[in-house]
Amino acid sequence: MPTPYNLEIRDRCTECEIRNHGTFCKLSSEGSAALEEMRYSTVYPKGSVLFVEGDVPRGVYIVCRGEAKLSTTSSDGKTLIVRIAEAGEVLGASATILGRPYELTAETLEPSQVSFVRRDDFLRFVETRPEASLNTARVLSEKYQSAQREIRSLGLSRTTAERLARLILDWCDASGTETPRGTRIRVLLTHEDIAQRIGTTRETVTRLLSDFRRRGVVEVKGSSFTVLDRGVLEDLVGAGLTHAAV
Amino acid sequence: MPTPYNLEIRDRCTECEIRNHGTFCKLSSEGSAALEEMRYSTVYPKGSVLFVEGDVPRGVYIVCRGEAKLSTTSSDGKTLIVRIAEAGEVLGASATILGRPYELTAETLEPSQVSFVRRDDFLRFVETRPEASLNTARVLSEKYQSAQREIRSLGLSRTTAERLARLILDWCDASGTETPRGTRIRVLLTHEDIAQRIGTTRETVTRLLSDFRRRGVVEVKGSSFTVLDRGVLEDLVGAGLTHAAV
DNA sequence: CGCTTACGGTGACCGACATCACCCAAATAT
DNA sequence: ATATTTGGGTGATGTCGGTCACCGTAAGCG
Repeated sequence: MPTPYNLEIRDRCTECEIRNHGTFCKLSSEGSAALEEMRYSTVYPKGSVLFVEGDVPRGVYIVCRGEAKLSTTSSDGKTLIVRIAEAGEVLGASATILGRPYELTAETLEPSQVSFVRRDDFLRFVETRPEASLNTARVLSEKYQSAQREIRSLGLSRTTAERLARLILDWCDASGTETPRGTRIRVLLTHEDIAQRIGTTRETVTRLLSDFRRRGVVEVKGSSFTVLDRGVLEDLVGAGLTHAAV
Repeated sequence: MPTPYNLEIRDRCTECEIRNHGTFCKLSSEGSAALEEMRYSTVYPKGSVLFVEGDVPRGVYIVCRGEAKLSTTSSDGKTLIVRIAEAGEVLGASATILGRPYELTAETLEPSQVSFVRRDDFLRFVETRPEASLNTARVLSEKYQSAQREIRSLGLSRTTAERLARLILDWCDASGTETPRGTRIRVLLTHEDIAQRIGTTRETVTRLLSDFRRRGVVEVKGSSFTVLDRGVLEDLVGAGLTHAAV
């Protein structure tokens, strides 16, 4: 059967493979069934906006498949991309729990399947099922720690080269595939996006990447980067701040 | 009876006034009793280090009274003060839940009473008491949102003047007292500390504060600031980024 | 009491980056 | 086909703020 956007749909929570590694969806079979009962699953095209920062929280969005860009914008139009959410992540949980506005904007980066759970359903789910509140606490712990790492990177790195190096290394660790020549990563973001991701300008990203290329550190072919000399990037990062804690 | 460090001790969780506004401690009477049972309450002098980033998580620390500085340090010695934790806050929760190293260092800023709960006790507490896991989820939501705001401030503000202005405004909102001439705040931090709080150098903080003084925006008398012209600070902040969401 | 240490104040210097301006190639629309 | 848009590449220029260097004052301590 043809599916929209060529995306294979995960239509049963109870049989979804995310259940085994997504922290939130790791529920008992009754829990999964209850979740399946109340969620609204939709396939969105690339570039769909799930929610906008400042919106009153309608509920949570669970990324079943695909990726979403989480960003925040200043009044003068500058945008900061805070994180790329992967399949299995729950978005808008803190806002939904506290009843405060979403603090970020979420937009799909590719065709994505997303489950929506209405706020009152979610709250009831979490309040009546201990496993759900525990999972929520775990999910939020992870989000908090990743935010903390972001703060470290933004606040302690001395140069933008360092932040770019860190970003590339993070991508390698998260989704790199090893090749004989080095680690290859697919980069869905434009230079503009990367700039917003590390809080700088497009021109600077272009120049830094050119520099990395010239020095034989990375090879760029379309949207595919190959990290040829990881050491240089690690030096850039390590000089300013330890990657793992001491 | 004389208490150490002139600090009145909150010795019963069940009768502690924090229970009414501290998000985590807001428990049923059985919950409070159980918490009181397993916590170790200690009064620390100023400058005590509760935990260090990178430590394996021993458990959580609840600030009953006082304040603690949360910071992170890069390998080259630069320090970023991430947040000042107030009474009622739970520290080290995400690390304890995930079993990952503490990502921050916590140090008391003044004589403080702190309750410690061992990791396995805390996990059991949270796993067996739905109200505890719910409160934990709420606490973590708050921490996450505040981290998010920090990221915004670090990543989107264009100048350090803007960050300093935002910091001062935050202090006014959190703990300012109104006077005929403006809002007065007590600043326990040195210029050096302030610099670390907004990711800049001591010299720059000194210069910026001089500038604010010259322009009649703030008045500095020892550790007491008086904000005479809030508008200027708001303009500095607002130019770069809206304080509240749209 | 001088001596040291911590904190604050300032000047000189300069390098990393934001900004502006323009060009080119490829993709997409008309 | 031509026009437009989108993403990438690069030079010139200005400036914010980090760095270094030094000084003054106040507090703590032998």
